[in-house]
Amino acid sequence: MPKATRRAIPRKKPQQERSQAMVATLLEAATRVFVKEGYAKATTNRIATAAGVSVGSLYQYFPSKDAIAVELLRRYRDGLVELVGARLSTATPATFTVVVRDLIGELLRAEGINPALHRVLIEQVLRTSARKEMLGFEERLEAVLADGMRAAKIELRDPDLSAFLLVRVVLSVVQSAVVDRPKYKTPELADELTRLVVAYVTPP
Amino acid sequence: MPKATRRAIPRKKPQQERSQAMVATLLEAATRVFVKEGYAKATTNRIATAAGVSVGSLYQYFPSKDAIAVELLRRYRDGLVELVGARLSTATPATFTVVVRDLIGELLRAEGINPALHRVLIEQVLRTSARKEMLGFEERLEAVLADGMRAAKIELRDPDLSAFLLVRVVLSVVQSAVVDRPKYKTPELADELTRLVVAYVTPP
Amino acid sequence: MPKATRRAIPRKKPQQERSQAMVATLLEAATRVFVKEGYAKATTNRIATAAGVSVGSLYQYFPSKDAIAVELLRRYRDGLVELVGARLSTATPATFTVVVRDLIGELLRAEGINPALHRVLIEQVLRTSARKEMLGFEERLEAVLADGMRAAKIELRDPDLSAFLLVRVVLSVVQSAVVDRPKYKTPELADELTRLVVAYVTPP
Amino acid sequence: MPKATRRAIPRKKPQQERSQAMVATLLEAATRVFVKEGYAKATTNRIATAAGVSVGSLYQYFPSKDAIAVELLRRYRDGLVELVGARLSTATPATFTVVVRDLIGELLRAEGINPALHRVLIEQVLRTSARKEMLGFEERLEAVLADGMRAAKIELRDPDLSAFLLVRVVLSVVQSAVVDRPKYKTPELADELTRLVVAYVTPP
DNA sequence: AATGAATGAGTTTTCATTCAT
DNA sequence: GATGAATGAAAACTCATTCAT
Repeated sequence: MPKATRRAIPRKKPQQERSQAMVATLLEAATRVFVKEGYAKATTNRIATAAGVSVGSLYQYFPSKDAIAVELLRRYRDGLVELVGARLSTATPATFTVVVRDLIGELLRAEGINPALHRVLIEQVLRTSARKEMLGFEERLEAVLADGMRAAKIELRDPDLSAFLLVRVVLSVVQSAVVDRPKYKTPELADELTRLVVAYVTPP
Repeated sequence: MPKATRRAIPRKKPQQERSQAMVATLLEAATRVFVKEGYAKATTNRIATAAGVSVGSLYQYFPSKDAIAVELLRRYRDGLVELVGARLSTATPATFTVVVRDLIGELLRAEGINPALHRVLIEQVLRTSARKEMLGFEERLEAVLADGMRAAKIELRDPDLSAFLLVRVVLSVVQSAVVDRPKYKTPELADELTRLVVAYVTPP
Repeated sequence: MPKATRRAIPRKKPQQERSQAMVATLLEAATRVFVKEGYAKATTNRIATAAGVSVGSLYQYFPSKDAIAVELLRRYRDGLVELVGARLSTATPATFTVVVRDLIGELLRAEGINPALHRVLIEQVLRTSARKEMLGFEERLEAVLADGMRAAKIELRDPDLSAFLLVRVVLSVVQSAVVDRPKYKTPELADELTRLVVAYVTPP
Repeated sequence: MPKATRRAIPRKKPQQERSQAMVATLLEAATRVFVKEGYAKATTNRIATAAGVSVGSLYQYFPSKDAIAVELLRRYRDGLVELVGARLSTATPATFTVVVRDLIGELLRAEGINPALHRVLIEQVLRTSARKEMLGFEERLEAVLADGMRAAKIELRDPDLSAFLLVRVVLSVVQSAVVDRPKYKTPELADELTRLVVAYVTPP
């Protein structure tokens, strides 16, 4: 693991069909290897092999192992913000509970996002060049959430603090549920988590 | 990551004063380095240097890099279970809220308990050695929590599921607060988190 | 051959006996490998092996292959300037010719310097971070030479230009003689080169 | 330096117009890159890019990186022998000095003749392929020079040794002047170098 | 028991060369 | 012919671990 700092941003914007496919293949393989081996034990050669390509090709698209992590995280982050934004934007006072429940259900089913991957990577990337870029992520999520709650006429004494809390609460539970404990059935867990959220935001 | 790791359990139980001090020094240094660099980028030399000793000395007390992580995790786990158990065991229906608030406050101020560090380590260590040892940890915490709630006459439809939820909820918020966002003042955050917990466990 | 620029200056000032020996061993091995294989074909592993040590040790003392070349060149340069300075400082009008002859003889016998090595390295290092440091070398040689000629009461219309010329002339002939053509007997070549120099600096 | 080199002689004699142009373009680009980066750091991709073509095209005309160096060296060698031979063949005892001065001037201004480049390449190429081909080069130059001096009725005690000396002397000064020190004006340098040569070959 | 130089297997990374398009 | 993505052998470099002092 060389010491010298290297680029952690993608080497080039893939624009051709083939490139897109290559990047996708590599990211999928990297996801598998990162989740299976952990970041430290995942080697570029292993990732390339898992993707069925040569290391050289990997380096054609990513300048370093960290760059792969950064890209993966970027996609995760964007997917999550988009999903949460889309669902909450439809919330009204009347539908808030059901919207939250559906959103949580979707998150637990890991549709479009991969909490396991996220958990492996976040610590690495947080110490990386891409730190700053990533930093805005939770804020964006909180903003999206605060918007949704406002639209649903949820009244809170400190909406920002509550958004901060809720983002963590939901993500961590989703993460734990998906990664560590497949023992809890999704619907029950979604119900219970929804209950927790609703109890918090709707004073008795 | 050169050379495969061998033993991941401490080479010996240090009993002498000096040994104890050495181990403590090394663990503190390791904590700093792991948090600052991430597990993958933390080298044994860097840890030794941070502790002000030679690598050789490090290996006198820990048979491998992973063993350091394991020991750190072990202490974290034991400390946390003990703290939570001690506090909750005093809870009565009348004091539950205040006990929870105090516990959360303590966690937020805790020194030996560094969720950020342990999040990093768990990813690495859970995949290798010590997996088994660590595995029961969350269950123990949940059990301790469930006991506490039962003592406080908290009624829940699925106490286990609720314990699972609450453990995650509290730890993740504590972690985020400590690591990412020192912007929220501890007391306010503790209050709000307590409110969330209480709202969930005490139906209106 | 990695692209990223790395340090080309020695990683640390060797001060211990052992370190000194290690550095010396490595530089000698590097000299052999560079001369035998050429710069491009000389690998750090080959150099380490030739030195009878591990690659790791090589990198303990030199941060990169280029750094070895730079150090080698630095030593060559210093040795040469010192030798030329020492010899010429003794020159008087009466002894100039014999001093020059002796100096040339010494250079041809490669005592303390290694023109073959120099030839391999100069082109590489000239394109390196150490460029600037190395740049003063010829100037220093020229200055030393100009001093010597002045002491010997040599009269020239443009002493700087002549020093420039003479430095190149002598070094290139020495280099070619040592490296390419061991066919010319040293004494005859020294005589002839001396004749060339003397004919140039002492107008008829 | 990945992958061993194979052929080092041109894949084919380019006879079409287009091919000729392509070869010329590539050699010019290679010259620039070799001079700027050094042989070891010059990659085939960089050369191709500098030539404004793809790597594939490069390999259409040269079977290997070394083959480019060889071809460059071949052209250098042939051009130099031809130039020196042509100029010196016209020398008579009366015109020798002026012919030498003109030749030196031409070398200093020469474009296709780039001693700096060839110094880089010779180190690499002389150790690998083409060694044999290149070996006769200096001898040919020396022979051409000896012929010229004979025609000019220059009397020397060891004409071969003198030719050896003079070839090195002139080429090294030309090289240094072109590469390292653009500070010396061409005419003055040519004059002074001529003076050196003439002083040597024409005893007082 | 402490030290830190030495080791070398294991990584990351490069780049000459090929070949499908 | 031209292209440039893909290849993978080989290079550079790192770092967990050992062991002589």
